[in-house]
Amino acid sequence: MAEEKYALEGTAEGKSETARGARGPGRRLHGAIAHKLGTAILSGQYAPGDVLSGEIAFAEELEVSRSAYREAIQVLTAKGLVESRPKAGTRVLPRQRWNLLDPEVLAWAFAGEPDIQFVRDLFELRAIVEPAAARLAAQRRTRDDLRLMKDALAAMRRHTLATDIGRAADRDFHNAILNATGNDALQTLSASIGAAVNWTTQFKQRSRALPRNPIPDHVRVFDAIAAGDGAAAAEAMGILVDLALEDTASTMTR
Amino acid sequence: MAEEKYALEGTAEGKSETARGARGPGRRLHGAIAHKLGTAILSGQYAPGDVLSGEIAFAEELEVSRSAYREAIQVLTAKGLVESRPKAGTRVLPRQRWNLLDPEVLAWAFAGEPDIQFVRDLFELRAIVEPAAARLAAQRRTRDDLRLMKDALAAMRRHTLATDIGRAADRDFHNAILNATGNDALQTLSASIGAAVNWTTQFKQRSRALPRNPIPDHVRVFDAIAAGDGAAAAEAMGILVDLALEDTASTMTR
DNA sequence: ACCTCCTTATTACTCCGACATATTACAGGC
DNA sequence: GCCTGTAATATGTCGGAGTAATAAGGAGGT
Repeated sequence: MAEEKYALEGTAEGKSETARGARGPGRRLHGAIAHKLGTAILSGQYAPGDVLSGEIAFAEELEVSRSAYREAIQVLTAKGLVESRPKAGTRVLPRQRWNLLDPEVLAWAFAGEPDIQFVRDLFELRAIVEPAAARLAAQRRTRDDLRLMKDALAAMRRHTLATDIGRAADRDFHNAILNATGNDALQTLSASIGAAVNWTTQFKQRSRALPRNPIPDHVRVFDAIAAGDGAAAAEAMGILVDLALEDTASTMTR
Repeated sequence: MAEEKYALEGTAEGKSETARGARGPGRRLHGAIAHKLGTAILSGQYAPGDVLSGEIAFAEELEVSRSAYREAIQVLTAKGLVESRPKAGTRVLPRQRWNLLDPEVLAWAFAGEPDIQFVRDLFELRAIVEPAAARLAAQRRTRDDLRLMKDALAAMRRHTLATDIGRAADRDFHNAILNATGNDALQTLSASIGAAVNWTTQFKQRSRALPRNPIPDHVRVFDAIAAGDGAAAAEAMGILVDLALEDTASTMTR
């Protein structure tokens, strides 16, 4: 969970301290390169329009083969971060073409110092989507959905949000609601956002104490969904996410 | 715009009628393969859990090199469609792991017969996001934003939605609103959905006449945003998307 | 006789570097 | 100014060496 950064700079182990020297077993080389380049782009190290040094040059620079580099570029291309054309080189695309909601891109964005404005945008989007999801969940939830929510709530009572388990329980609760909507597109979207939001929660944990007891607010959402009251569910969820938004905003701007 | 399918089956031109025979100039080979596999997966031709035939086997089957095949797989992996592990082969992941909101995945989903339920999910998500976007736009729009919307509206008056130009104008109008929100995440999301929605509009065009004159509804949205009235803008946009949803639902279920 | 654990062997992905090709940017000539 | 030629660069191809994970088999214990 510590997600120690892919060591691509080589920590002098093995026979030749190449770029792939410090690579673990399950790690794929091109994945590591994609991660390195992705974070570099997301952090603004490469600006849109910038051209990455030539294929061979780059591969030599990183001390990996062209194949590995090429496959990494394919990944970035698939996510809309770069575009490479013969003779012109591989250029960073304008920010609007990036798939900002791709889980991996999101992870890259939060690998370094996350951009405050972007975090705010994300929370704003969440504040739009989740209440609507709660409304739909209230209308469509099955008995199984309710049971899952109840379990997650119980787990939340046992652990605070300061612990990994507690955060996982919170995620489970929200995921259960998403599931109850029966909308695949909604689930995909919120899964991405939820993960990102959890990253920031983790950040927050380091700097200050928890704002308030989150249980009662969650219970209100649950009760409304259980009762099938869409409007009440949306409103209760709105309070929940608004609190998170305010709290995060105040934490990050200081 | 006709988006003629990548001819990967070879139409007997050139010296050897291989898989890449009928490939145009700008087309990348691995892109064509990714498209072929992507549409096959999205259309349900491969079910989650299915394993794609081995690397060498598949490459021979398609008559392309293993490198090209591998790069295509990287693209699919980046979009969460498949996962490949040594010895186990390349498996199709469960649907929940797919990046359904990726523009390319969306395009693949609509390449064949789009799944009705998925289309409905998409419209539902749009009905959630766009009114909220209209509300934000009303609060934050600049003079430039308004001008862009006005231009798009004028273009809509000159062309119906039955034409490509008319649909482009409609897209421009919605994009101008998205831009006015100043929320990058929101823009990325709606750009994807908007494109997909336009695909279905095109489908619809073939089967039946237009439902009603869309101009007045759009003008109402514009006026509310120009007046800075968030609540009115959200409500007007809600009417707009609800109409589209109902219309599409009735068209597709028949 | 059955179950568990460990060892082994196959299998498929992973990575590599060299070669061949195609496309494009750039410059020079018409 | 438009056009064409050339050079630079990314793309596509190939075969092989390396590696990791699964699955099968055998040894030991119950």
